[in-house]
Amino acid sequence: MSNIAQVIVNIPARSIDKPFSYLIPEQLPAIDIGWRVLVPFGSRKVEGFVISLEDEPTDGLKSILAVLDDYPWFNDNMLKTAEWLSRYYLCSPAEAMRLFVPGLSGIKSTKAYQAAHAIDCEQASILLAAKPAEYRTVLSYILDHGPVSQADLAKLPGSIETILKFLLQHKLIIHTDTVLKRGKASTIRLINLTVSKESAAQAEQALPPSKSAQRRLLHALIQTGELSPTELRNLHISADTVRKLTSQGLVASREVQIFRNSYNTIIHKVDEITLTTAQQQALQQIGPVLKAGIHKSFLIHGVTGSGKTQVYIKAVAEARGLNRQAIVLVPEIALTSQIVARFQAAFGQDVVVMHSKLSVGERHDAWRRLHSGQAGIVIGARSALFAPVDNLGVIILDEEHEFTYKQEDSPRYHARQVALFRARIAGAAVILGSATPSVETYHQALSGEHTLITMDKRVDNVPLPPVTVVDMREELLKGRRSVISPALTEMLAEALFRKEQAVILLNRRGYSTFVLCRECGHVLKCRHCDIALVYHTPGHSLRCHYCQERHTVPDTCPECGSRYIRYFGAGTQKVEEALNALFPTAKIIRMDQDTTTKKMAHDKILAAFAAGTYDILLGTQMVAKGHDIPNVTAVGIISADTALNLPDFRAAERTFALLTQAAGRAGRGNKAGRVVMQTYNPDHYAIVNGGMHNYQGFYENEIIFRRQLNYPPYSNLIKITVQAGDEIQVHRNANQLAAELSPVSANAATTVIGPFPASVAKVKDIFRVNILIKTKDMAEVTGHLANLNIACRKDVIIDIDPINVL
DNA sequence: AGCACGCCGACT
DNA sequence: GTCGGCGTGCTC
Repeated sequence: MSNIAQVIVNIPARSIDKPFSYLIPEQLPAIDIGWRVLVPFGSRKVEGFVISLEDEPTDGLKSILAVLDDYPWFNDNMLKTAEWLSRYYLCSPAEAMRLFVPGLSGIKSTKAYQAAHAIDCEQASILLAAKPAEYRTVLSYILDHGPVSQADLAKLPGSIETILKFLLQHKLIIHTDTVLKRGKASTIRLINLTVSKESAAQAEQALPPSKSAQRRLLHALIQTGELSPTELRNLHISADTVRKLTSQGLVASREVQIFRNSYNTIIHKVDEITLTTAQQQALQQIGPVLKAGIHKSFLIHGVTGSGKTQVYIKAVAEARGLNRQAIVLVPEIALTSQIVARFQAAFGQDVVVMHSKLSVGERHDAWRRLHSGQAGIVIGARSALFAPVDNLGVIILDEEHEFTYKQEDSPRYHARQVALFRARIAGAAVILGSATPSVETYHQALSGEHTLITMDKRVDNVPLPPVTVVDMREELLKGRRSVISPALTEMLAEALFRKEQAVILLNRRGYSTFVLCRECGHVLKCRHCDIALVYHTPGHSLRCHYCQERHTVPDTCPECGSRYIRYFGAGTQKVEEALNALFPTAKIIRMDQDTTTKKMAHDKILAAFAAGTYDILLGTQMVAKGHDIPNVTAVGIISADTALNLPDFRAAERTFALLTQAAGRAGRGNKAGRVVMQTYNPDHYAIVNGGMHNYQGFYENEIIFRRQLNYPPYSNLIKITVQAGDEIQVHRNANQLAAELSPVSANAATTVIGPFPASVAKVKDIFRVNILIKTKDMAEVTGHLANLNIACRKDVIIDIDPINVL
């Protein structure tokens, strides 16, 4: 019989990357693979995950202390996914497994201090005689009060840490460790009748009028059958009243688990929508795969407004009909409330929404609803991938090209990759959807890895809006220096005249993008980061967009002392000012990071705009996503090339996607839309094709460039970043690391580039140097990297399939 | 991550 | 001589 468990301890240290063996005590026979347990680890008690069982007897093993749940937390699919994740992304097994545990650790440990059992008071006074009085105060406090927490002791004078350490060392006190389970389920008591309604009515009659509360309670119970604590409160019935009737044997209560639900969106009624031919054709391909229960992936390339969401809903309905579960991923829950609302309208309580703003308790509830099968659909950002679904039928990635699908801290996974893996081992379908698929995904679809489904018409054949490209170089030659060109002004004026709405995109927040001394050319930079400061109008301050520090605007240039300091470049605040000057009566709302800091502020701004409270919505890329407002007929893009000039191989892809998404906001209802795009690079293929809604044209240009420079999809990338607080040190460390990588570059399929300073060489006083690996043999390189043991180094970040090479 | 063990400077 | 600084190294 297996009585030894291999346990991954949940400790966020990358150096602990192996399982530890523990004895399974006889009184805990249920322990099996996938269970969460409490184990002794060093001098502490920590949460652990059982990953396998063994029966080889080994000496010196500690025993598992307890189980944390009454069911296995991980199923086979989840364990395999975690194992793959840790191997592919070079993270520790604990890091990978923690993704599946909402709210980080499932346990909370509280330390308490109490007097040692065999305390010798005489010896104690001798020991403490030489010590300051505080030592004696602390000891007598502990003697008087029994077990006390450190928080309590902290109120006492003196440096408590040192005193406690001394007392522990001399065995005058001991400390205990109480481990509590977190995320307890919430329950409420429902009050009901224990007798028939008739006898209850008789009892009510029999009560004297003075006992009005009891009469009211009986009356209400006869009416409704069962009452919740909230309803009792509304009826002004106290717990005492309930107790009285309980003792008379008339009422009783039962405890039921409740689920916290902060996502109280108004659920709109479902209109039965007639599917378009394209939607039907898409479902004809997906349906049989779901029925057969085999893994297959689809790429739905559908123009903005082609009705992809309806296909997702029907596919999920199909999976649910087969009693299989669904995971629906959206790039950012705050920007995609419309799709969430549509799923809730279609599936009601079968949908669980997971997002980062959920509290630990809400997260647990969501988890339990899925795990217990009370809900079968989870919709959320990338973390929803790790939901406990038993019988996975389909995973949907809406807007699959979005970079938010890549997690930017360890484990640096890409949701698309994980989705494909999880679905493959579960025999489930994956549906990737986008109007502008990532170059990698589209390339895979063309080579047959995904089934390509094209939806190139908008629902009801609404035409895509015509795009006017304004060459800002020519504007400048004509002496027009305003950030808003005449073409854009004219379009806005017309839309406002017709009482239609406009969306304006400018991918830069703040007022001006840099501050320059016209005397010596000095650009004001952040003290802690190697980046230009941005001028913000509110508070008349300079802000660093990397470390958020505010600097005051200097009167004179810190380099040459000149007073000739000027602001250059335009941010959203400056455009807002310009729009106010051009259209004084128009109501303008700005949406960027500065105006959306509050919880759900996106939603509120978008809702107000959709309701017609504002005429113009101005903002950064968040205005280009998700919403579908019929009255928006004009879209203006202030500077189409903001992202184009970044030194990154995905700059063109990013630009094309943003332009296409933004342009797609116009004319989604029955009114024709228009787009004006201002640019300094009107001939660039990302902008030319963005203006023509021509994905194919863009792709054909881009793929040539990718092939020439051996970038993805023709290779896989690994970015290694070395960090240090000292500039010389960081280069020394990076060069040394590059030398260690020589066995990696020995393979002809692999090239190592760098070290070279990161595009922003210093952030928050930390210098960063990158090494880039391009390879056609990912497994070999990651194998080497694992052997070199650099993944656990604190000053090194390994990013597998990085989203940028900056 | 914690916590122990361990080897060198400033004090009663 | 002791206290205590935080540099390695281990945790079944």
